[in-house]
This record gives sequence, C-alpha cells and structure tokens, in this order.
Amino acid sequence: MITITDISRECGVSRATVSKALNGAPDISAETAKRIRETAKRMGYLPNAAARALKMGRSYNIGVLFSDATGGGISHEYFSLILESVKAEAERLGYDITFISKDIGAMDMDYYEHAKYRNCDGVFIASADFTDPAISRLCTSEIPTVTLDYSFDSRSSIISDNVNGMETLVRFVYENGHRKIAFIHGEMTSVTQKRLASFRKTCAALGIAVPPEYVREAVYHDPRSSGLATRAILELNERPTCIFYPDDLSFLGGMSELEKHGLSIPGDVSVVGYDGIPLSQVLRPRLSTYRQAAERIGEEAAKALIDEIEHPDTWIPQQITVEGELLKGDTVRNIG
Amino acid sequence: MITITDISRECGVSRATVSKALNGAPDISAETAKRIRETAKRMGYLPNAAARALKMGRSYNIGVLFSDATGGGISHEYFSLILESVKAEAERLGYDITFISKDIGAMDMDYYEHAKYRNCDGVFIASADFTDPAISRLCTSEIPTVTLDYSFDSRSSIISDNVNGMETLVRFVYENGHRKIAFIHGEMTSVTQKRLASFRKTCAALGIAVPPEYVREAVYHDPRSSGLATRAILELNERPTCIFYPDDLSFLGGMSELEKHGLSIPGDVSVVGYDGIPLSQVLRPRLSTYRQAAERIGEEAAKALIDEIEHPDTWIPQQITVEGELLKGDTVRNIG
DNA sequence: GTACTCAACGAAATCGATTAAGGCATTCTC
DNA sequence: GAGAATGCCTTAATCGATTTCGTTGAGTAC
Repeated sequence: MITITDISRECGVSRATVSKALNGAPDISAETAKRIRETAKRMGYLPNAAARALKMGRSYNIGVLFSDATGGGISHEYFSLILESVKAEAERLGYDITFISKDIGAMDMDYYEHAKYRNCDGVFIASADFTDPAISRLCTSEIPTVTLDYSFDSRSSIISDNVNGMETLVRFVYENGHRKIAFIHGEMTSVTQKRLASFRKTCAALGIAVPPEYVREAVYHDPRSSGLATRAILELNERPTCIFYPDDLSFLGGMSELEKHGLSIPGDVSVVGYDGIPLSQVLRPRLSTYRQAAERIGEEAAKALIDEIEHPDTWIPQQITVEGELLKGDTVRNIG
Repeated sequence: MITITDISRECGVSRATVSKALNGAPDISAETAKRIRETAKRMGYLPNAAARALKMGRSYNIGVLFSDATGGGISHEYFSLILESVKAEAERLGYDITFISKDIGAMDMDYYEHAKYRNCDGVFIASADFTDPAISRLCTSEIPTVTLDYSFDSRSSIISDNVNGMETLVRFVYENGHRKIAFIHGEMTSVTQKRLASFRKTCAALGIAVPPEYVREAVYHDPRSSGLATRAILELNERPTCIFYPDDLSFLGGMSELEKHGLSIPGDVSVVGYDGIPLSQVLRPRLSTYRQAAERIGEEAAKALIDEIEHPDTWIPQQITVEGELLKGDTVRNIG
C-alpha cells in the first residue's frame, strides 16, 4: 500500500508537505504541489480513511437508520427509494453511507454507541420507533441527526407533507362526488395522527360526516391486515363509496377483499392509497394516491445533514417540508 | 470521549493491559481483567473503529455493491431483501455494511479504490455489470469478494439456481397442459443465458417446439418493455397459451397489455414470472413464479465472505447454490 | 547595513489502539 | 538451592495522516 511516506521519499520532501499539497494547503508552491500530485497519481496513492478519521475526528461517513422491524425496513419500496437518493446525494458530496443498528456482533451497543464507534459524522433516521429511548438518546447527543417525519427539539427534520397530502386526497375524492368515505389508517404513530387529523379536518371543512365505524386501524404495509379492515367496512349497513388505505401496498389487501365480495374498483367502490410508489402506477387500474417525493426526501436529508456537519457554527435546525403530488390514477370514480 | 488511556489511569495499569484485558488476552489475571472491564463499562468506554482499523488493517466493515443503473438497484424488492439479509447476517457476525460505488465526491475512484480507501475487509457484489473492467479489477484484487449469480475464477459466489428454477417452471406449465409457450427474457446477461438455455433444454426434453418468434427480449424489471414484448406476441398468428416473463415486476406490464386485448389471466392466457418477491403473492391472481430465496442468498453471501476474511489460510473458493421454490400461484390454468 | 516581512517547507506531536519484546516476581524441577 | 518456567504486567514501536509551530532564505524598506 502506498502511503504519504512513500510519496514524500519519492519527491524528496517531508510527509507534511505531501499532506498539505494533496489537501490544497496555501503554503505549498504551485510547482511542488503539482509534482506531488502527479507522483501520487503515478504511484497509485490512496488516502487511508481510517488514519484520516482517527486524526481528524471526521470520518466522512454518515449513518442511516432504518427500523429493523418489518414494515419500515429497507425492503419497502418507499424507503428503499429514499435510501437510494440519500446515498446518491451523500456520495456526490463526498460521504459514504453505513447502516446503524443495535446489536452489532457480540458487543451490545445502542444506536448512539454504534454511530459513535464508527465515527459517523451524522445520522439520518429514516424510519424508527421514535418512542424508543435509544432513538431519543441518539437525537439528543452531540452527533448531528436528521429525522424523517418526526421532529426532535433543536434538530433538523424532513417532513413529508402528510397534512397537505391527505387534504389533497380528500378534496380529490370529494370533487368526484364521494361523501361516504372510510379511512383505514396504520398504527398510531405521529405520522398517522397527522394524516388522520388532516382527514377529519378536511372532511369537517367540506361538511362530510365521518361515523366512527368508518375509521379502522390496520398495520402499515400489511395487505392482510388492511384486508381484514376492508372486510369489516364492507359488512357495515351503510357502505362507504370510497375507502382510504394507509399506503399503496395495503391497498392490495383491500383489492383482493373487494374482489371476493364481487365488487369492482372503481365501479362499485373507489379507493385511494398513499405513498405513490412506482408499483402503484404499474398496477391496473392505476391507483389513485398521493406520491411522496422519495428522491427529494433523501436528497434534502443528505443536504441538511451534511450542511450541519460542515457548518456547525452557522447551522440552524430546520424543518424541511417536502411536498408530494396527487396521482389521480383510475381508482376513484366520479359519482357526482 | 473515553479512551483506553482514561481507563488505564483509572485502573492504575498500562494502556497495553487495558487493551489486552478488553480483548481477552490470556496473559492478564482474571481479577485485573474483571476490574478493567467493569471500569470500562462504568466510564462508558467505546472502542474507536478508526484507530483499530488503522492499527490492525481490519475494519470489520464489508462493502456491498449494487449497480447504480436502474433496475438492479436497491429499490427493487428482490435486491433490497438480499441487502437486508446480508446486513442482518453481517451484523450478527460483528461487521458493518458500507456501500461501495464509483465517484465518491470529487475524487474519482473506481470500485476497488473505494473499497481500499474505506479499508473494507471484503466486498459483496450483488448486482453489477460484470463486463465492467472496474468490476474485474475488484474481483482480481487482494480484497475478498463474493459475487451473486456470476463467478470469477478463484472467487466465491452465490448462485441462485436459475437452471433448476427455470426447469421447474417449464415442467410446471407442461404438466398443466401447455405446449405453446412464449418466453420473454431480460437483457442478455449470463443469468439470462442460463435461464434461456434451461428453458430451451427443458422444452426440448419435453418435446416442445419453441419457434423463434416466441422468444422476445425485454428489459428486466421494466413493465413497459415487457408490455411491448407481450403485444408483439399477441399479434402472432398462433398465440401461445402461456407466457414466461423475465421477472415478477415485468409481468405487471404484460398484465395490463393482456387486459387491453380483453384477455383474462389465466382464463385466456397463462403466465409465469420469476423472483417470487412478496408482491407477487399479494397480487390477485397470485402470480405463478419461482421464488429466489433472497434471505438465504444474503445470509450465505455474508457467511462466505466473512469466512474468507477470517480464515484466509484454510479458505477455498466455493460456489454456493441457493435453491428456490415454485410458487404455484393462480396464473397458470390447467388446459390439459 | 539593519530590520522586518513573507513564501515555502520541515520537525515533531498527535489521534487511539494493538502487540512484540522484555522485566520481575514467584513457583516449579531435580 | 540453582536454574528454568510461568504468570502478569509494562515499555515502546507502530499504523497513516494532519497540523501547529518553527526555521530558512530571499526580498523589501529606509
């Protein structure tokens, strides 16, 4: 392995000079710097990230955290798109990505300790149980963090605009004549609360009554559970004309349940999802849903995190709202 | 930050003793070791991965490589499942995961250089253009590598059993009476070649003729492209009774095309996919497909890689075949 | 000629941990 | 009881890079 010592010998200068030349320090003459850079290239020099991290206390590595629990993991298309974009943007800015988790090998570390152990310059928390004390510990530590769809005090966060998104969806189905709208939501997280509140508020504003039996709880990204909720709704005396699903994947569970009952979409029942993952637009009929801009979310997260890392003194915590967009699809029928 | 120096002071021993005690060296008395471990715990000591990596030349970090090109990226469910399982197994064995890519920040590094720069102990190449010289360079370097569905000489690889999988599928539709079978395949990679060859061989063995116009090329994971291929097939004079798709996602493109033609699945045309991602079993009708055991693939990959890392002298390259399983689904009709 | 500035580079400490080699008691061996 | 063996710990070098002070010599001002 070629080190800066090899280059210094080859060039007849000190290691300090090589280091400075390679990092563009101002007190190295242009010719010397050029000569050193060329020699480095010729010899195939590569900086050693570990040595650098040790000396500088900076690893140029950012941690990402996805809940290990099923559902919010990286195998969900929405989250994997976010992962992909946060990775792309981080790499563009010169940072690598490492996963942060609990329980690495035999040593039992929590999230904070793991991030610390790996010298992460910052951590992006994409999906997690925000009531977990281990998450709070991380988010109140000295390590810069950016969270998705949840805000900690004095921390930056990326907020996918759930309130606006839900309002948009409700207004969309309203404009299509729907007045009896059922709402299947996911587990009661803060995101769920926002969506549900926005749903209720918009309905109220539009003069739509929402009977309690129209609101059901299911599990995010779990077609089976939303299928059950769908069945319960279909057994009501007064069936809704439209059903909201917690997310696009959950809709699939509803779809097969509706089929079993001999109901067509959107002929007999209209439906909307949430997330707008690519899959939803490949299905036939195309799902009416609200697309969360996963690419922009990841990009903004990386930007915000690296901004804090690189300019700690001028940095101010921000909440960045990322707007999504309505995907009209074909699953809402106009019954006006 | 607490270092081993702090602990050595606190315990009145040398730093060497602390290090050895913490690593379970044999020449430290039981009491001293206990006292040191307890002090370390009490003071909240965390080893510094960078210092360790620098000194030992081992980072306990393994790189994973997913092609940046669309399609084989981490946002595809099959690959994200593999990523998830390789991550889980690596973590269980005490390793972290870092993404390896080209072009990190301003410095232009290829894959090998990137892995080297980050001191990766090994690299798992899950999806990549194996004709890329940068990949060959990595796979002929001193860094341990494990590849998926492609083998380099003297290297370990994980092989999802494409030959067997395809044969199983062909026999399955054969048993259901199909004799006119169209085959849409992906881009001509080595995996594609294996699947196509296996398809042809099995057909030949069963006495099924495969006219050239029944074989079409599409793009993996691209519903649009498989939709076009489907259309071409449907316009043939003699329509097949069954269509093979390159993968489950591609099937979706075929599905909407079939719908446009007023054809029902499997009433009018039977179809099979490949991959067996969870999505395929949530769709209605459930897709008949061959499930690649993504969890086992990731697990075996991590195991093989870490085995080579930790026992370089007794290590022998292996090709591990991971069997999948037939998911019968509901998209193949018995026309016997 | 003196005093000072400035550009360009080097010496050496440092980051935190690991490990080979060595030291010093104490115990064992015959 | 002398020498060997053992147990337990320390010293010091080392991994590769960064960075704070110097130092040196040339140039400038008066």
